[in-house]
Formats: sequence, C-alpha cells, structure tokens
Amino acid sequence: MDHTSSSTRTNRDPAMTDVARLAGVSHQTVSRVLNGHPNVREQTRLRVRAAIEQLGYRPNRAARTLATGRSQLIGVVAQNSTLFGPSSLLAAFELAAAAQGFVVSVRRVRVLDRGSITAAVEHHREQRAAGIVVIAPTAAADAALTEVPTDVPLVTVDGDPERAGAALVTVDQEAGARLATRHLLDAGHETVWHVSGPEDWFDAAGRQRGWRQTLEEAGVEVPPVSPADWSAASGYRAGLMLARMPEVTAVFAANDHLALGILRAMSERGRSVPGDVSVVGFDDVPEAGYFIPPLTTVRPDFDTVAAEALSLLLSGISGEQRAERRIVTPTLVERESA
Amino acid sequence: MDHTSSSTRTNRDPAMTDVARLAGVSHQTVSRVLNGHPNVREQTRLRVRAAIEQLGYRPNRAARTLATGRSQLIGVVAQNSTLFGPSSLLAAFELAAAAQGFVVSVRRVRVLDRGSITAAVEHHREQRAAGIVVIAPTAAADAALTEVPTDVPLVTVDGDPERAGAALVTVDQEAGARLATRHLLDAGHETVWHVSGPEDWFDAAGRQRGWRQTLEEAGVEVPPVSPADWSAASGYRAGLMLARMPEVTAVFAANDHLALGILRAMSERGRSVPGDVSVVGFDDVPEAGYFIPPLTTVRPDFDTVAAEALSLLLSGISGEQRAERRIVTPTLVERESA
DNA sequence: ACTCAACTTGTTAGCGCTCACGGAACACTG
DNA sequence: CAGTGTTCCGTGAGCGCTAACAAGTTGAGT
Repeated sequence: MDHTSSSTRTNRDPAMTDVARLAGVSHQTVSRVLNGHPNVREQTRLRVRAAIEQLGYRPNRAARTLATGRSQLIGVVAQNSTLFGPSSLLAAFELAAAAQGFVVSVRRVRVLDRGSITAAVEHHREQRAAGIVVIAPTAAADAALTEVPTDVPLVTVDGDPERAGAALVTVDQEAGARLATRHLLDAGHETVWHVSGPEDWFDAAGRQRGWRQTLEEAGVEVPPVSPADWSAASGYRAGLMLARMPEVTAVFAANDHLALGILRAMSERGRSVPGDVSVVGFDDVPEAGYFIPPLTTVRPDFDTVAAEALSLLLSGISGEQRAERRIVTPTLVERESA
Repeated sequence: MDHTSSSTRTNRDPAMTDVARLAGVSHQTVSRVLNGHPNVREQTRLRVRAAIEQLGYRPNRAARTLATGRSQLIGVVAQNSTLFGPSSLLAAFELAAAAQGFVVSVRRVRVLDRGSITAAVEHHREQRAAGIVVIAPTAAADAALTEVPTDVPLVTVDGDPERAGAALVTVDQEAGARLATRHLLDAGHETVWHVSGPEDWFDAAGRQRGWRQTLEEAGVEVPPVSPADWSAASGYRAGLMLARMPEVTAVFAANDHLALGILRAMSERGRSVPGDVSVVGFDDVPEAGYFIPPLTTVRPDFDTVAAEALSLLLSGISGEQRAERRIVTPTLVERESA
C-alpha cells in the first residue's frame, strides 16, 4: 500500500493533509472531525476516521498550540524532595490533570528560594503553559510569586493562607493541629508538648498555631516548642530531650516521621508509648499503622487538595480568574499511640 | 514607551519579528543570537539582547518545535504510587533532565497493565516527545513496550533485566539481595528467611533470586518464601507467621516497609530484634535509621539510576540508538537490626 | 416553484519559528 | 586591482494546525 503516491517525501509522520487526501476531503474537515465539531456529515466523519486509522495519524500538538496560542499543558513547580506530603500531592495532581486531558510538566527546584521559583515559573511561561501550579510551602517560595506576571492562571498549593489576591488551595493545618491537641487533652493530659517542623514552612507554622490556640483556649500551660526539621533524625533528637522530662506525657509531632523519631527515643529511654507518654503525628503516611505502637495521626486528604487545585486552575484557564481560597479539612486517625 | 508603533495589534506576546524590528535587524539574526550561532557581530548581538530585554521577549517553544520537528520534551510514564523507590527515582530524573534543559512531562497510570502503558506512551508520542522513559517494574508493563513503535528513543527503568534489544537501566537487585543474605549468613545464622514483594515485579523477583542463590551457594536450606506486597501491612502479617516459628532467626525483607511491619510483628510477639531475630530491608528509606531498632538495609542509588537513564536517553536522541543495559549496584547500610 | 435558513464543505491566511539559500561586506592573497 | 575566502546578515518558504470567511448543498416553509 502506497500512501505517498502524490508526494515524494519519504518517511515523515502523516499530517492532516495526508489524511484529507486519503479521505477525499479538505484538511479542514479533518480538523473538524478531530475537534468534534458538530457540523460534519456522519458518512464523512467515518471516512475521515478510517483514513486516520489507516495512516496511523496523530495530530501534532505543537502545531495546534502555535495556531491557537494556547496549550493543553499545566506546569507544576515543586521542590526536590521525597517528603510524603508533597509527593502524594504531586501524584494525585498528575492523575487528576491527565483525566482532564492535560499534560503535566513538572519542574523540580533544589531549594525553595526566590530565584529558583521565578526561574521555574518563567520556564513554564516560555512553554506557553495554560496554567501553573506552584507548591510553595515556605515564605521564600511564596514571596517569589508576588513578582511573577499574572497573565497566566496560577494557583499556589500549600502557600501562605494569609496572602490575598491569589488562588490558593491548602489543607487546614490549624484545624488538624487542633484535632490532635484536643484529642490528647480530652484523654486527660495536663498539657501537650509540640515538636515543630521548620518555622519557615506554612505547614509547620499553622500546625504550631493550632496547637497553641487549643492549649490557650483550654487554659492550660503552653510548654516551649521543640524545633526540628521534618526528618526522623531531628524527631529522635527532640524525643531524647522530652524523654528525660517526667512531666512530658503527651507530644504532638508536626509530622509522622518526627513522630517515628520520637517513638524511638521514648523506647530507648524506657518510656512506654502510650503508657507513659502519648504521641500524635500528622500526615498519615502509609506505614504509620505499623510503627511501634501504631501511630494516631492527622490525615490530610491530598486527593481532594489536588482536585481542588485543578478545578481552581481550570476555572482560571477558562476565563473566570478568581482569587479564591479553598481549604481542605483533615481528619484524625485514631490508632494506639495516644 | 510604545513598542507597537508600526502595528495595531494589541496585547500579544512579543515575537521574534518585534525584537528584530526594535533592534534593526532581521528576525533571522535574532534567531541566531538566541541559538548561539557563532557568526554574529558582537555589537549586533548586544543590540538584539537589549531589545529582547526591553520587550520581555520569550521564545515560543511550540513554534520552534513545529519548525524543527523535534521538541525538548522528555515523556515519563510512571505508576501512580507513593512507593519510595519509584518516587525518588522520578524526582531525581526530573532534576537531572531539567539541568540539561529538558522539559519533563509525567504521565501517571493507575495500573501497570498493557493498555494503560501503551496509551501513556502514545500520548507522549503525540506530544512529539524527544524521548520517553518508562518505569516498568512489572512484566505486564514491560510486555506492553514490545508493541510500541521504535521511532522515538525509549529507555525503560526497572524493567525486565533479561529483555534484549532495549535500552534499560536498573539496579542490580540480585547483587543487593546477595549482600543482605550474605551479611546475615556471615553473622552466623543457619539460614535466612525471605518476605518477598509481589511476584510480578522484577524488583521482587530479582531480590528473591539473589537471596535463593546465596543460600544455595552456601549449601544451606532454602526455607519457603513468605509472599507479600510492598506494604507494611503485609509485612506485618508475614512477620506474625515468622514470629511463631522458633527456628526463624534471620529475615531478609524485600523492602523497608515490609521490614517495618516485620519489626512490629516481632515486637508484639516478644521476639527481640536483633537479639532473637535479625532483619534486613531494602531501599534505605530516609526514616529507616529510626525504626526500632534502626534498620540494616540495602541502599540502591537512585540518583545514579536517574543519571544513567538520562544519559542513555540523550545518546538515543542524538542518534546513536544503542540498546544498552546499565546496571547500578547497590550497597549495604549496616545499622542495628542484624 | 422560490426564498431563506440551516447544514456541510472548501479556501485562504496566518500562528512564530528554523532552514536553505543568496548576497553584501570585509579581509587577505597574488 | 581582480580574485578568493570568510564573516555577517537578510529573504523566502514551509513546519501542521486553526480561525474566519466564502460557497455550495439541502430542506423546509410559503
């Protein structure tokens, strides 16, 4: 079978005109069939589809993007980390976007500073991304966003919940922290200690705020915060300190890996969990149920966050750019550590 | 300042011709400056750069792709999971590719079956991706790749190490398993039990093979395999079984999360680790050092795997499509669980 | 039959870039 | 000064698609 009868061009991907020629119609009709335009006769549509099939034709997205001026591409800026929260979020978002026929292009940055973020956003603008999502969990990352042009829809995830004028989706860190703290208080503990994430993360700040508020509302003493990063190692170090203070009976860790470190410190120091001290985490990592003991923790719903981010972005893409905030409320998963 | 003096077109992104007009040169000269073509006078280059700066010009990638027929885009097909291995790999790859000026577009699939994989690959082909990476850790995923056209460079990661005729990068699962098993044998254990990952994963099969080989070479009894998936939950269940058999003194778990489940099962059944039974994992997840006890495990170097995959893909893109296999050897991280 | 409105299809002109030329300017030989 | 490179720069065509218009076809309503 020879499809290139009228052309000497050798092996090149078939283009719309090739399909048109084979089907005996104009390339525009092919375009109409492809884009589901209503006014095409059924018989013609079938002929075109057959020709597409026969040639193995696949539309060239670059040409379409050039002609329309808009792409089906969503750019995502994320940090280079394997932290559970961000990576689950990313995976959920990619899946949701693909379901809507969008291509997701991820740009990782090594550090969340102003320069890296703006460069990554700029990169996506160069691709003529239809929309951009920035996972901006720190103040520096968020600040970088104030200086990017606003001609392409942009939604930030995990950004500054206080910032106005921006489309934002995040989980309600404060509410989650209140859930955890209240749970410990209700179990009869005098007060609750807190091992915090890095202060420049909104997540960490929000969780700390929720914890503090709950203690203040309950009228109990607010003990000093143990600072840490998100790692099990730093949780372990903080746990070692807390373990030697007999008055510590309840600890709210800013995430599950910190909690894991604390659990180990307690175990080493001979303080039983939950017998002597209760521990509650945050994130509900898949293995949290198999810590020793199984960890009571706060579960943010990343699927919902991703879905909300996509829906917000899509509404921005389709014109109604509203600087809306969507907050997703987490839930408490009770296991045996508290 | 009015840059659109000679045109009534309103607000549109500046194009190459706009820059050319402002700089008093032809659009082709602008193109040459942008692409670092040598034969441009220094003075002209500066004028063009100034015009670019002044207009805030950014090249349109879609137009470039259309004109050249090739994009700077690498398509990745990955499964929708938050498993540590795949997600670290992905992150490392994205970072490496970005460093080389490539755009990475990720397509997640819910399940690793034939249909999903081919659809995802097809999707990337439609984007005219310069190269495609498929993370194909199961037989079904790998099989799907035999039927995709080979006109675009494709490298599989974590695919079937036995498959010929394909560019492949993977970690040497067998070697890692041998390391772990030998370590336990050398510590004086009679034999080593194995909790395996899902049988249809090459990773799991390779680890099991390495374990079995080592035992056979040592001339010791090969106990039955405890089947599991990758989850801590299934590790726990397997651990419960093993814990009640007094002859079990050493367990090699196919990954760290399984090991975590086993650790908990042992702890619940009152069998101390490493006193009564030793446990070794695989992956070296960040928190492995904070399990109770800290986990001895095998560490695959995902950064290297990602770098090799990229380099293989790049050599494919630049013409020398060789069906090369690159195997990355893991190392043993000794902690306290063995 | 004739008119007017659908429906259906084709024609043309770009989108913004690169590639293949060709021509001008400038240097160096002899 | 003609001849020959070499550097520099511009012109025109075309990548494969969509948007806008034009034009042909059908079917109903009168």
